[in-house]
Parts: sequence; structure tokens; C-alpha cells
Amino acid sequence: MVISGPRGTKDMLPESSCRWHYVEQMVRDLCRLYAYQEIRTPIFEHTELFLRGIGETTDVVSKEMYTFTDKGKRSITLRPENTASVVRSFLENKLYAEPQPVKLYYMGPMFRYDRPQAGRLRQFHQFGIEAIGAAGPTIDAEIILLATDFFQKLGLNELTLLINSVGCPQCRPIYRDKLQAFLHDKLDGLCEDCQSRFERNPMRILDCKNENCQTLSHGAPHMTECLCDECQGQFLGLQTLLQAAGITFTLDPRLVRGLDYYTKTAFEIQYPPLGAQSAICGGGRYDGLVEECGGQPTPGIGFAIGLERVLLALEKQQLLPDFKTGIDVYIAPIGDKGKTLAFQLLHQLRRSGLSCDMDMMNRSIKAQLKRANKYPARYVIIIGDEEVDQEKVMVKNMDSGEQCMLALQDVQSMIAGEMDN
RNA sequence: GUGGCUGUGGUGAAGCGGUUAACACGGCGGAUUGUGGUUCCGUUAUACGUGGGUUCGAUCCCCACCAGUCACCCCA
Repeated sequence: MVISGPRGTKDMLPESSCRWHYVEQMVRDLCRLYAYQEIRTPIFEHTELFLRGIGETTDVVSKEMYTFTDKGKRSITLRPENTASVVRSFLENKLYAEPQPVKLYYMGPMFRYDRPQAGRLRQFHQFGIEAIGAAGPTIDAEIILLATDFFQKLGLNELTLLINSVGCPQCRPIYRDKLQAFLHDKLDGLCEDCQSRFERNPMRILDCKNENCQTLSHGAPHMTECLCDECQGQFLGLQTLLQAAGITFTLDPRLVRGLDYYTKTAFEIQYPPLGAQSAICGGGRYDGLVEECGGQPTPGIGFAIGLERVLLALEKQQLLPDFKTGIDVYIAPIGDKGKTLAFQLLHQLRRSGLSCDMDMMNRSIKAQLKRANKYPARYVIIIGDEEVDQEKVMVKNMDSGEQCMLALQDVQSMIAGEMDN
């Protein structure tokens, strides 16, 4: 019986890993452009970090974490997202002592115990940005721009940018009260989910897809109508900057992020053709998180992009380039005498920087040429008894079909020379 | 976690109570003597997701489980 991989995980086979390299390279180039540096935090953390950082009542923490007890009886959790870890690392490594803001990016696997679906895996990969230490709307705008730039560079259009403000500890409670007051006498008409949301997170009720709930919540006050001066300033400032940068966005008063730590700016980028998993990027400000994790009050903002979803979108739009699998030289020995020489030549050519392979299957010359063609290989070097005796090899150009006998020591320079043209 | 749909070889797929379980692609080999990409020929493969049940008999019917998928939930 063959053992299968765990549910919700995926192997990245050679063809797909080329795609990952492509996207990852884009990430690295872009982050360099925007002056963000890579941080790599552990894949597991003390469970406590996520409980405190993300919030115990959130779905992610309450039902989606991979938590286990290690041999030292510590409660350990595979990271479901990376912001809490980055903030932990920021504090632990005293990055607050470095020039502010600290601009970091990360890429790597995250884990959530969810029911798998296309675009939703239990081990999935995110590229994320965290800018810690700056409060104003400029950094918010920069981060949103970085995200939209990323998608644009990949050629991805048809994206929707939604922005909202979720307020701060000053104004959110006031709004919450107002909203609850509005919904109070409608409570019985709401769906089961929404009834439980009423206490836990009433803002989510506005987001419910249930028709009845939609009707009942119609006319409810919006967070953005209740923002305090500071939050209002931040929100308007961001919009001005985005407009100045020529970014089109949609104000979505119902946009709420799922993690407790978000304050003020919240945004999401969607790619609608992906269906239910259309959220391809989500982010926002988390001004209270650093303090929550035991540091000085420090503002921060970040986003995370789901790379599997990006890849799905690129596939759908046929935006993935052809990745070359070809090699420079395939060496085809005929007979035992040729093999040793072939192996020597293989090694020598590789050391000179040419990508090479040779037959290891004892195939006929014909089959070897077929193999070389499949790579495809630009040159095939044939080494039979004749060649060995004459200390020469046959070099065949697979594009033109031309071939010539060359002395061993001339092979590398001949190929290198031709390839330069 | 809830509900719907699906599950045949490496891949795409026919068959739907009794079949040597098609076909295509791929893989491998060959079409004389040491030469590829097209074509032709041959060959290959532990294929009916797993476990029960109904039946004389199950790939086909029923149940459970597993997995995928879609939607919900949530989110990237």
C-alpha cells in the first residue's frame, strides 16, 4: 500500500516548482525595489503567541490551528499566519532599536486545519510584508502599492482592491454599540450564525450572505461614519495617496478582517474568477499588536498574499511563461569504450559551466538521440569506438543537424563559441 | 465543521450487474549496418479509491470511510 500525503497538502513537482521560482523571484525583486528585507521565522511557535496575537475567539485560532504537545510538554503550534511571529521576532531581537520603520517581507508555508478546496490547502504558502514602527497613511499606501505592483508585474489584471477602516480602540466600541442598538430588535430574524456574531463580532453581520440578514442589516450604520478624528484622518489620507498614485479602489464598508489585531486600515485584493477563494491578498494595520505581545506601543501594518491562489490566477489567465528544461550538451556513448571517455567529458564540460547529461540506460544511439531531443539538448556528443581510437568525438548540432569530428580539447571552446552567437 | 457532486492504468477518458475492461496520449523498443524531432509498427502498465453488504455473480446497486471538487463557514 502506497502512503499518500496528508489531506490538504500538495507536492511541488519539477514543472510546478519552476512556477514557484518564477513567482518567488518576482517577490524578491519587488521587495528589493521597495526596500523590504527578508525575515525567516520558525514554522512553529509557542501556542500562546497565536492565542494572544491573533485572538482566541477568531476562527483561525479556535478551530484551525495545528497544535500539539512536544516531548518537553510545551504546547506548540504550526504557524497559521506569520504576522504574530514577525512581531515576536521584532521584540525578541530588539529590532525596535534599528532605524524605523522596520520593513520586512517573508515567504513560506502556513498551516490551517480547514476543509481543503481548490485554492485552500492545509499547508499553503504566503508572501507577506510587515512594516513596523510607522503610523501615518504613507506607509499604508506604500504597502498597498507594493501589492498592486506585484500583481501588475505578473500581468494579472481584473483585480479588485477593497479598502475600509475598522477603527481603533477609541472609536470601535462606540460603533459597536451603535450597530448592536440598530440590530437589537432584528435579532430574532437573523440567521443562526449572525445571532452568535451579535455578541462576538457584530460587524460580520453586515457581511453575511444570507438574504434575510442582508435585508435586515440594510441601513445599518457603517464603521466609517463613526471613526474618531485620528482614524478618519488616516483613512482619508490613505485615499488621497492612492488616488495620487493612480490606483483605483473601492470603498467597502463591510470589509472586516478575520484577525483581532487589525485597526484602522483594512484592505483586500480579490480575483473574482477564483470563486469562493477569491481573496488573493489581505492586510491591514495592527497598531495594538506589538503592545499586546509585550512591547512598547508601536504601530504596524502588513499584508499577506496567498501564493497558491496567485498561481491559480496566473494559470487561469495563461500568464505563466514557458520554463526551459533544455540542456547544452547530451553525451551519447556507444559501447563500453566510449562510456569512460563520455563520463570524463561530462565532468569536464560541467566544470566549464555547460549543463550536460549523458545516457545511463545503455540505450542505442538512436534512442539516445531521441532522449536528447526530448530535453531538448543543443548538442549531442557521440563517442563510439572509432572516436575513442582517434581520440576525437563527434559533435552534432541538434538545430542544424550538422556534425563534425573534433579533438577532445577543442570541444568545449567550439560549443562555447557557437553558443555565444 | 455542514451540505451537494465525483472517484476506472502515468494522464485524458469509454463501459454501468456476467466484457480478453475499449480508445487516445504518454513511456519503452523498432523500421537492416553508429544518428533525433514527422510517420509507421510493436510493446508496456499492480486500472475499476478503501472496507463492508446485496447477489449465483459487482467496476456497475447499497452503506461506511478516504480523497478530490463546488458551495457554506472562514480566509490567503
